[in-house]
Amino acid sequence: MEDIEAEDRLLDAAETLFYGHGVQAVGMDRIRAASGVSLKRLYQCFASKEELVEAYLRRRDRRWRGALAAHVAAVPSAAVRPLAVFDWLEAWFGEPDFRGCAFINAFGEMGAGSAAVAEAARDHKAEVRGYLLGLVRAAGATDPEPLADQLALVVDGAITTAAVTGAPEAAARARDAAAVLLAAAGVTGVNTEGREKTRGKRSRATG
Amino acid sequence: MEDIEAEDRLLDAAETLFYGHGVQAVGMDRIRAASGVSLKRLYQCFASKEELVEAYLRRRDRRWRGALAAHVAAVPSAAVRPLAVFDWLEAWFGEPDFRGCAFINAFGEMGAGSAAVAEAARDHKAEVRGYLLGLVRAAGATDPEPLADQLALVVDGAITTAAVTGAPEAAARARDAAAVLLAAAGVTGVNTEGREKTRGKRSRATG
DNA sequence: ACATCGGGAGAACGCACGTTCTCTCGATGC
DNA sequence: GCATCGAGAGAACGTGCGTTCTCCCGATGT
Repeated sequence: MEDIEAEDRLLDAAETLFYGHGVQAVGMDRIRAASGVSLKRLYQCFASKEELVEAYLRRRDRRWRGALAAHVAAVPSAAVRPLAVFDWLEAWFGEPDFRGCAFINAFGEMGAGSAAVAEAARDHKAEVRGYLLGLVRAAGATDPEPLADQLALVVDGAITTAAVTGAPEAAARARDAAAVLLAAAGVTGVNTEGREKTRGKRSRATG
Repeated sequence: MEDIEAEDRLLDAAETLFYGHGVQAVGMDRIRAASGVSLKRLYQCFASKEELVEAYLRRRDRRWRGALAAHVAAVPSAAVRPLAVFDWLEAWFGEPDFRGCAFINAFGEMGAGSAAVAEAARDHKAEVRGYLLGLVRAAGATDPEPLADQLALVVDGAITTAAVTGAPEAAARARDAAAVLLAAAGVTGVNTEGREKTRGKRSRATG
């Protein structure tokens, strides 16, 4: 049963270090030092670095989507819920250790070399798109499938732009774009200016 | 004068290898082997790997934007020229060695560790946004600045989505979104359906 | 013909990686 | 009290990195 505590500590260290410095730039010994777990036990929990990387990405996917969904679910109106996604993004972008999308970063670093990483990134994107699809469907969009695709594009664009430029305001630009796309898809009850509707108490994002 | 030929050969090899496999995954010896330039000369041309990486990114920025601009300039109507960007993207996404945005990939891999790489990525994004701004301004958009931001987001989203999913159709979804955003910004002469207007002879993208 | 120089090939160096192995020590069973 | 076991600490191993150094050869000037 201590095994699962060791696993948690390892994944915590892996997430901080891999996300903060890149996968290839962080060695197994650094994860041992940060987690306090012996190297022997590390290799008992995860047979190789690639296995640890995959576990890190899978857990991060669950936590990231969970935090996003928790924030969005707190918005009462289904019509504005899709826009609340971008408020959560803005809070995330403002966190000091924000460094872009963990999945895009890992994929860019090793996509060609690691099938497990490529699949984790693909799965994450598919899950996010599915989540957005549910939101726009509940918001009453006509033809929700292409709208979900469009919002997913805008979300990814906002994340990468915010990462490279270091400017969290990319979220606001993305929100504006999303409002236009939603209105064009027949989602009513959303006026482009009425941002304060989804502002206010903002649960802390999980990075 | 052979020096500039050696430099070109080195940058060609660097671009193929760094873009295809990631920066950290490619060693200097592999670039020497692929370029046919001796290691001594390599270090005469570029004093360190970081210098070579930066030169690779700077040259790629010029070539990438040049190829995009050449394709877009061939479109007669200023109003549809912004949409032609996405046709060029679609052709690029379909190339067999497409692996996403070189700048986002390099930034995700080393952004925290290399100021030169981070700056090259930031500069590239700024240049692209400036180019889009010129396009939407010429297309007659009201308030072109935020529209340029929005289109830049959509472009980045399309690139990363196409890279991770491997589906070039992300460009078509992005084009649809861009058409909606352009129409909302008062650019006339663009109907969302009329895609064939910018299709047709399509100059080969440069990767 | 011969000294001089530049450049190519690749060995060498110091380091860090992922992974495995060894040694030691403290807890447990009888 | 003593044998047994599991686990922690970290040394060891093989490899590959970025970078520098050595050696050798062919071209050139006189």
